[in-house]
Order: sequence, then structure tokens, then C-alpha cells
Amino acid sequence: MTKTPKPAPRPGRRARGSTTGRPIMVLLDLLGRRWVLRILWELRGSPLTFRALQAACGGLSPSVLNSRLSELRDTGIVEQRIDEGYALTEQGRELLSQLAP
Amino acid sequence: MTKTPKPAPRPGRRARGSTTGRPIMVLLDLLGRRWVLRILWELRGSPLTFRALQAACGGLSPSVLNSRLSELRDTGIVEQRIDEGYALTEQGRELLSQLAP
DNA sequence: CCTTTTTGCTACGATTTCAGTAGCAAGAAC
DNA sequence: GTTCTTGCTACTGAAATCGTAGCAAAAAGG
Repeated sequence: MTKTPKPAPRPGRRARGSTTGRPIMVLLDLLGRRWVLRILWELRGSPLTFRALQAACGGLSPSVLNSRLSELRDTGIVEQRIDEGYALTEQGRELLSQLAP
Repeated sequence: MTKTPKPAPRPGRRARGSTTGRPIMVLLDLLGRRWVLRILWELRGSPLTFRALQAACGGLSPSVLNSRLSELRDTGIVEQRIDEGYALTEQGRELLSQLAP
């Protein structure tokens, strides 16, 4: 492929996945992490406890699950409820509805 | 990729949820890999060459890019066109439209 | 022809992330 | 008290990814 029929060369973008300033890139980077989509998918119904969520995801490492849950809590997609476990926030539910695979 | 000729879209074993025969798990697993969502996002417009795609993704490793492109080609989401580079297939475009955040 | 540039892709050590198991503190149930 | 569940941390080996260098083939230009 030699002649790239690109009408306009895209402006040079320096975006390193997680360090970009564009929110869409941040979102893509967050969702692109391992198990994140799966976790959101498992939480789409009712809230799940830590261990129930771990079991639902095929017994992934608790360390990784904890990392993902921390990230998702920091971004306000997932929240922790007393006596219920982890659940999608309103924002997270809205996101998942737009992502519905 | 050093000595892995073509170990299927899944090196090792990561299809835990897919053992139930649910293709949604396979899809979530594929999309959950690093850079996959970003690659699809960059290809949403016009086809890009290998190097253009690499630059668009912030200069990710060519080895990783090649791996992801191979996986996406295997699943029929991305195709390679002569003199155009890589592009979304009709199936890939449909998938992205349902995923559009 | 020949030379230069671009492109697709591979190789490989260094770094980061993940898997897998074990285990602990706190609370509830018994 | 003991037993059970839950949320979570620690640790080690394996795997994925990064970052860079480089090559063969095709195209661009002379």
C-alpha cells in the first residue's frame, strides 16, 4: 500500500492511551482494561458481593478484581452499597445502556 | 510473537465465561483486550495503514498492534484492503455502531 | 537501471500486568 | 465459644505489553 488516499493527513496526535486529555480516550482506555467489560456486564442486573462477582467472572484474582473495582469506583461507574455489595451507579448504568453489546 | 505460529484468537485460556456457549462472553473477552476498543475507534472513519494506525494509537508497539489486528481479522471485524490498509468490515461497523458511546 | 522512502511486519530484552493460591480481620450465624 | 461468609491483602511465577531496532518488499523519484 503505497498511495494512501487520505484526503487530509490527520494532525499529529500525541495520546498515550491513558494519559490523553480527551475524555473519550480515557473511557476507551478504562474500558479496554482486562475484565472491566465483563464486570460491568455481570453487574448489569442486580448488585453482587465481592465474592459473587469474582465467581461470576470465572474466579479471577481478587487482587485484579479489587483493582478494577477501585478504578470503576473512582470514575463513578460502580459504587459499593452496605449489605448489597457492588452495583452500577446511575452513570454506569447509562454507560452500559449505550454500550449494549 | 516469537514462536507462536497461530495459536487461535486465544493464547492460553481465557474463555471461562464462554464455556456456556454464550458468544457474548467471547465478544466481551475480545473487546476487553488492551487497544482493541481504541483501534476500532480509530478505524471508525476511513481505513488506515499499519503505520498510520500505529501513530493514531499513540505509537503502540507494532507487535501488539499486529496481534490485535490478527485477532480482529480472525473474527471478521477488521479486514485488510490492498492500497487502503486496514478497515472495518460491515460486521465490525455494525458492532461499533451498537457500541458507540 | 539505481536510490530513497514508505510500509508491513518480526525480534527481543525490559517492564508492567495478571493469574493463582494462601491467608487475615471483621462481622453474622450457630 | 465455634463456624461460616465476606472483603480484601500479600506473594510468586507466568503472561502480556512496551520500546526499540531492523528487515524485505513495494512504491516514488531520478
